[in-house]
Amino acid sequence: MIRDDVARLLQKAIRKAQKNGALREFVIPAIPVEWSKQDGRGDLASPICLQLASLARMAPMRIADIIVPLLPRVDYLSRIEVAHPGYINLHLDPQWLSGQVKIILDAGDAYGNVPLGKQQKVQVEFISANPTGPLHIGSGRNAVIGDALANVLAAAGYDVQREYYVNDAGTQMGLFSETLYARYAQALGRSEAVPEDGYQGAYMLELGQRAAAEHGDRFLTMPRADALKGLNDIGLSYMLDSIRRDAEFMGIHYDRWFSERSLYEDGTFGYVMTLLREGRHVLEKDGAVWFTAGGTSNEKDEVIIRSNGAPGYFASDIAYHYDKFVRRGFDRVIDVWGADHQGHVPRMHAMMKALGLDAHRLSIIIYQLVTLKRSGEVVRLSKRTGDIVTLREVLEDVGADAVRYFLLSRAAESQMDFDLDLAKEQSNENPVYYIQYAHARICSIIRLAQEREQGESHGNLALLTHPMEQALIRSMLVLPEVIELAALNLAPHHLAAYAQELASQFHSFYRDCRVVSSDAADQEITLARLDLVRAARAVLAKVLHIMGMSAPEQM
RNA sequence: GCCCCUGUAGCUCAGCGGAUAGAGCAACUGCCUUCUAAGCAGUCGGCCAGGCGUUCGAAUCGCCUCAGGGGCGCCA
Repeated sequence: MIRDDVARLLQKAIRKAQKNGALREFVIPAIPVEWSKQDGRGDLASPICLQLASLARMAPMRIADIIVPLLPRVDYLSRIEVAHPGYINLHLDPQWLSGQVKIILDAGDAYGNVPLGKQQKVQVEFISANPTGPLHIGSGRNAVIGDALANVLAAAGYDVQREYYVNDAGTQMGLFSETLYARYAQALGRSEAVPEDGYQGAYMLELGQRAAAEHGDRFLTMPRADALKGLNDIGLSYMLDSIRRDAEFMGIHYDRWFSERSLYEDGTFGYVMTLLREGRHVLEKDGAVWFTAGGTSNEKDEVIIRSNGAPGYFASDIAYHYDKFVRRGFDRVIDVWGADHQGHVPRMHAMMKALGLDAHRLSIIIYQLVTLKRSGEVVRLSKRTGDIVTLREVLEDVGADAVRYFLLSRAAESQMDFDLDLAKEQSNENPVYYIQYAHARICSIIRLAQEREQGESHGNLALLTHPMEQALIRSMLVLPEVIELAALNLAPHHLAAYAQELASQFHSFYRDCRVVSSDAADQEITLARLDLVRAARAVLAKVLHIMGMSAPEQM
């Protein structure tokens, strides 16, 4: 990455200055190098001398004047200057810059990848909504954050696995089956009440009718407990199908759907309980079994097994993460959770320590809730009351690409409003289309060139000296930095901003630079620009794909 | 009461220690006989919630206040 190269260069120069006594000895801090935001300040800039002033006990301008002459000569820099009050501004060599087009083209789809993860095994677990109702917009946010992050990490050199944790055990699932039983019985003409705290949504009526249509009345002629068990499995498969379809609608494919129930059936939970007992991390109190970080009771203790004998969700989580880290050997695990689970995070890290695992290997991304609005008015969501706008409805209304872009473009920790009417209204004036349009335009250029049988050979890239050409290449060089930034901070929203920026550079270039020319005198530049545009297409497609969006060839 | 997240342009949000704070939408001006005008160029719009601190330098870090959201279940 060019920024890192420049930072290394500066570091060398500082060290050299220290060695020859021009600067006093001090530990050199990390060297910041940024892309210049303003014209006339070069391409890259570093404020390092401002930072060194106190360490070197010298004015920033003087430090800069010492360092700059000591910078090794490199092919990628054409000019370096010092600017008040001590910035070092660096100009990239135009020939080097245009030569990057070939590097991008040669790298192809791998361009932008970064060797950060060193093929470490990382699991991203996301959505994992209770299979007791359809997905809503919040799950949508979870989905795009998780999926895009998985893509980012793959591009950053991790060996990534995507997983959905199916909460098919526990109280909520029990209520779900009870509700389904009631709706099923009702569908067959028997009056049966939905439990008080059951699921009131209309979708449960449909599930009941569907179960009745597909399985007849056989569950009414068996003991209730058996019927509940049978209907539980049927309801679960209906809901998982629905969730899987929604995910696929957004282009999300899981490597594994992990059953919570399996942790109890295969003995994992029992084994982990033994470990916790041996490690003195459990305590019996009030007829329940509690997790306690140090073995003695305090008010932050958490129930593992309830006094009625049933394990709680935390019990499953411990066993589940034991399975992830110890059994399956993931180096890192990333869980994506809504803000309503935020209080659970400290316990998870305490659990990691109790299992003897490094808590840093578990990252939990907490995203703030999405407020769904309809022409400015808040739409409250609750699976329980059934007042729900499903993710599916939103996807069908607004389109998967737009939903993905919108939900992805904001940082996880910022709350966001999703106005259905606005999203639909804007869907023609959307950044989504702006970015995809850039890609489609490029494809159109390339199609034209093919029709005219131009651009089969490569051009002379040295001709790419127009400011817009250079600016476009500069933007393309940022991709690896963005991937690294997003991977390091587990913050895929940076991709959205980058995609917008890159598309903008392309559109400006498009206005100023004609690519396919029929004038014989333009043949050389046409070939070079076709290379440029092909590189831009690859970069644009790469970002779009990492974000999980399509890169249309025409619009 | 305690804990977490957030307060940046009319709206939705980027920026999160560096030089004149950005984008989209909204409003207004221009630009299609040439590769898609779902585009481009420009104008308008900001005491970066408020206060105090740290720093050569703060939208960015710390503390306090105010405002919004979330949490503080033997639910997940």
